[in-house]
Order: sequence, then C-alpha cells, then structure tokens
Amino acid sequence: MLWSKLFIPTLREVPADAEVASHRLLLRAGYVRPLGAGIYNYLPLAQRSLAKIQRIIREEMEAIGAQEFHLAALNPAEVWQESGRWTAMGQNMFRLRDRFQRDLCLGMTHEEVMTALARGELRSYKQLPQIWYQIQTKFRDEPRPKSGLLRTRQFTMKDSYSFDLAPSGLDLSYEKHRQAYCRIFERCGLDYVVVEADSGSMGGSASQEFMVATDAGEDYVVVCRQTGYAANLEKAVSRPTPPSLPDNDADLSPTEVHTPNQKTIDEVAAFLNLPTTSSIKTLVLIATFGDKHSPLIALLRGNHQLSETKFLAATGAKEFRPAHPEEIRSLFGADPGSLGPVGVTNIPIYADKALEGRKNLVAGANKDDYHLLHVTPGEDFSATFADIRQVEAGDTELHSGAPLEILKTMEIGHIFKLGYKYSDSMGLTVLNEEGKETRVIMGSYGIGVERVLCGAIELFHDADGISMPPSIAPFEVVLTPVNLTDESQRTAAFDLYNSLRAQGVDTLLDDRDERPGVKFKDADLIGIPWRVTLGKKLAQGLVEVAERRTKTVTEVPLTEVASWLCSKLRP
RNA sequence: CGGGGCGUGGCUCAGCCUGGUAGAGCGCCUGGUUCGGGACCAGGAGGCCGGAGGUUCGAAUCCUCUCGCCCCGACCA
Repeated sequence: MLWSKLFIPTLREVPADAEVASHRLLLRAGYVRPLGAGIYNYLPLAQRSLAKIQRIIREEMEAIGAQEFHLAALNPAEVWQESGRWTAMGQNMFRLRDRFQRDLCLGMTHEEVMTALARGELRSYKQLPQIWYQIQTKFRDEPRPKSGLLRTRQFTMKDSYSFDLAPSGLDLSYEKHRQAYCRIFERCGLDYVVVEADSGSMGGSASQEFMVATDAGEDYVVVCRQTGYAANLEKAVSRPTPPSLPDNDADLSPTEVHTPNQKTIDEVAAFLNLPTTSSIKTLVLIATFGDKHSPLIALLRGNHQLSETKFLAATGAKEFRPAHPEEIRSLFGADPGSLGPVGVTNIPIYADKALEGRKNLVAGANKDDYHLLHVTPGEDFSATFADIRQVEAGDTELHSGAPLEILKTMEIGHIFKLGYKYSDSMGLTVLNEEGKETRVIMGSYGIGVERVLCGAIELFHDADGISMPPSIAPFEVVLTPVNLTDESQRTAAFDLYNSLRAQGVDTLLDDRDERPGVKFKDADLIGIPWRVTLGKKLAQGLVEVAERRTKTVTEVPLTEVASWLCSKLRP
C-alpha cells in the first residue's frame, strides 16, 4: 500500500494518559484510538496486525479439526440463568432489556451459547468429538479498564469448546489445544510460558495458562528453570526457606509473656528477640459456605502470606473476608495483635504445612498484650494442616530444591478441562453405543487476540518504537525512497514495490512528500520489520536494507533485494 | 466501590494560588527555501477553558454539584 493513502496518524508527542509501553506505542504509532474508558477503535495498522494474528489462529485451529462458528453476541437471559451464571457473573456482565422488558446480556464468553446449540443438535456419540470455535467480540463491564488494550470492556477473543464422550476424549482435545496454542504463539513471535492454573469458578479438573512475561501484566507466575515447573502464583507450591533460627527442641509448655503494645508479628518478634520465622501468624476469617457464614482460623509462619486460592480450596469455602475487629473481640476476647490458636476449640483451625513439625513457637495468648512462648502445633492445639501459603521469593522447588523465579506476566491464553459443568446444568447428552443417555464432557479454550498484539509490543519495543514480529506486523517491508522527486529513486521504488507485491510480500511504500528523517522515524515507530532505503547509493545500483529488530543495515543490489527479502521472510 | 490525580485548539502543556475577558511548542493550511534520522522563514485557520449552578461590576481562575478520563487498591469466567 502507499503510505500517502493510508491513515496512520502517528504522534510525535507521548500521549499523557498512557503508562504501559503497548498502550503508549499503540497510540503513538497510530494503531488505535480510544473512544471511552476501556473502549478502543482499531485503525488500519491495528486491524492489519489483528487480522494476521487471527489468520494464524484460524490455520492452527483448523489444523486440529476445529470448525469456526459465528455466534450471537446478544444473548437472552435464559441461557445464562440455566447455567447459573446470570447471577454468578454479577456486575461484570453487560445487561440490557428489550422493548418488552425481556432481559438480555452481551456475551462475555460462550460456554452457555455453545452448549445450548450443542444440546439441540448433538444426539449421538457418533457425532463426537467436536471442536467448535469462534473469533468474536466479547463484552465485560470491567470495574476498572486499564493499560490500553490489556484490560478493556470490549475485546476480541478466540474461544473454542470441545465436546467428547469420555474423559479420555477430553484429554485428547485438551492436548490438541495445548499444542495448537504453542504453535500459534510461536508463529506470532512471542516468548511465553505455560503454567498450571487454578480452574477457579470455571470448575473442572485441569487448566493451564499461556503467559507473556511483562511488568505490564497483572498475574504472577512461579517458574523453575531447572525442572521446568511453572504455575500461577495462585496455585504454585514450593519448599519454604528454612526458619532462620532452629526450634528449641525441649519439651516445653506454653508460657505467657507480657508484650505491651506489640501488635504486629515484626514488633513481637523484635520485642522477644526471635525471628519472625519462629512466630505463628493467626488470621481470623469469615468464610461463606453456601449461604452461611462462619469464622475460620488460618495459621501461617510469621513471615508467610496466606494464599486466598489455596485457602478456599483447603476449606471448601465459597469466599471469605477478614473478620472485623468487633467480631474478633467477641470470638476471642482479645484484639488482633494478640491472637493465637491455643485454647480455641469452637473454631476450625487450618494451619499451613510449614508449621507442621515445628516446636516451641510464639503465638498470641488471646489476651491483650500477652503472647505465648513454647507453642507446639499439634500438641498445644490441633489443626488441619494444609498448604495455604503463597509462594514467595527465595522459596525453592518442592521436590528438587532448585531455585524458583517469580515473574510478572500477562495472560494471553487459557485452556480448561470443564468437565460436566455445563452439560449437566444445561442438559447436554448424547446416546452412547448402548443407546443410553450419556453426559458430554467439555473443554473450553480461549485466546485474547488483542493481548497477543500487546504482548508482542511489550516484548519487542525500544526507544524508537515498536519492533513487531514479521508474522504479525501490519506490513513486512517498508520502502523508503529518500527523495521522491529524484526520478531514478521514484522509478526504482515503484518497481521494487510492484515486484515485492507480486511475490506476495506485504509491502508499504512511503511515497509521502516528507523529509527522510520523518520517514525513518515513522517507520521505526510503527514497527515494520524490514526497511529498504532507496537513496544516493542507487547510482551504484545499491539499496540499504535495515532490520528493525537488530538495527543492522545491509547494502544489497537493487536487482537482488526482492529475493534477498523473501529469503529472510520466508526461510 | 475506596484513595489519588487531571479535564484549557488535534497533541504536550502554561495560565488558576493573588478574578480584569486566553497563551506556548508541536501538528494542520498557504507560499518560499530545504531534503539521509521528527528542517527553516513568512503568513494563516483553529479554543462557548468538560458541563450546570452560584459568588462578583466582571470567572479558565473562587464556591457547590455533576460528567468524563488516568493512576493505585479492591475486583478481574
């Protein structure tokens, strides 16, 4: 295409509101423009990149036998009521009413719609397995849209759903997706990690996330370079650092000690001249089971943090919150700061495994300004031991003891074994070989299309702008004639342009009446992987080919540059 | 939903404290000179200062309300 005819509104100055790199650069490079909070218009450059990402996704989905659908974005409430998610989704769902006061919503994902479609049409085991997918706009009423295209209220998602007769079939469909996703993200030029994920309220047995490491992300993952272990921080397990002081091995009984005004773990530890690793942290939580609320105690080593996800999993609670000070006082007769498990019998106690086998620790005495020395878990109080601790820096891999890293990441894809959640709630069955009604087992698999674009930009940018991976760049090559009024440059540029296009190279010709500096700056900013400069050297039959990513410049004869580029782009 | 910040021309911002009727740079248009890393000169267009109400002789500026946007937190199938 000709640059002069394309709408590429690059900005010289940095937009004030953009903080993360991809947001700033998408605006500066003229890819997108905001329409409202978390709502963006995609301009031609973004549209071209997103189309290329989608093409790669389609090719890889078709390769595993998936079939593309286009589903309704406007959904009647009934389908969502059937699965229970009409209420479960809460405020995150965009809802509306039609003129007859019927409730509708805008789809935020399509498990319900797919299942509703499948149950009307799939009758026999002979029709299974099926993989159905779509690439469509999803709507979520985000409480806080942010970071440009990273968290928006309207975005494009590839979502697919597998229908199988048996768990072994689901395993296969899941594995096909896992491999397809790896190929998709590889072809998109991304560096990514696959991590074990919490399946959360999606239910189901297994789930993995595809993550790009970037500070712009919102998730933390734990990875071990030696063993390959990788998991979302929510569910990651590890071996904790050893206590900084070995426990006193003597057989001692709890002893009260006066600790005036020492409230926090750190204060108490300093006051008693013991490390925080020798303290027990006592958290009082009000958990929800069904529609009932009841208090629970969580115990952790003094320096450890509670993992909410693990605690929910360990207790089976639906949700929980910290108890209010008044609740604590009425339960314990003491204020937060002096709480402990000793003598508590009417509240279930969950103790982290890092406390199992420890001896003679410090805990609150349930009496203001007093703590207990010599508290031994399992002896001085009984508790359910479970892993309810969040992995922290310095921990090591559970089995091998190899070092772990904690990375900040952005989720670009997620695969789930759903199991029977939707087929049960919505009645999706087929007849099996014996003619008996059989539940269909499902999987669900998503890719955030814009996030692939953002991930690429987060990973590949520099002070000059974006350095897009060639496979998803809006153009593969930009031709930059230094001076278009020079007839030989002009002719050479247009000839090369036509020749590249004839060979299927996605080429942009910068035919604008601009000074060379402007053209170079713009080309770097929008991130085209290869730039061909046609200038003075043309007299010797040479052009310069600059690689955006490495900033290397190679002089190539004009007559050979097309095939030279082809060999780089299609090796 | 809590906390913070910001709304002045397309963009980045100054002016606000101490009220007197709106500015700069970039961008845009015209002409000229330029032309290998965001040129220069000259001329020009473009703003009911987010909105409403109030105080005042007079409000971008002070007060109240409201809307929008950004950031932190909560939240995030």
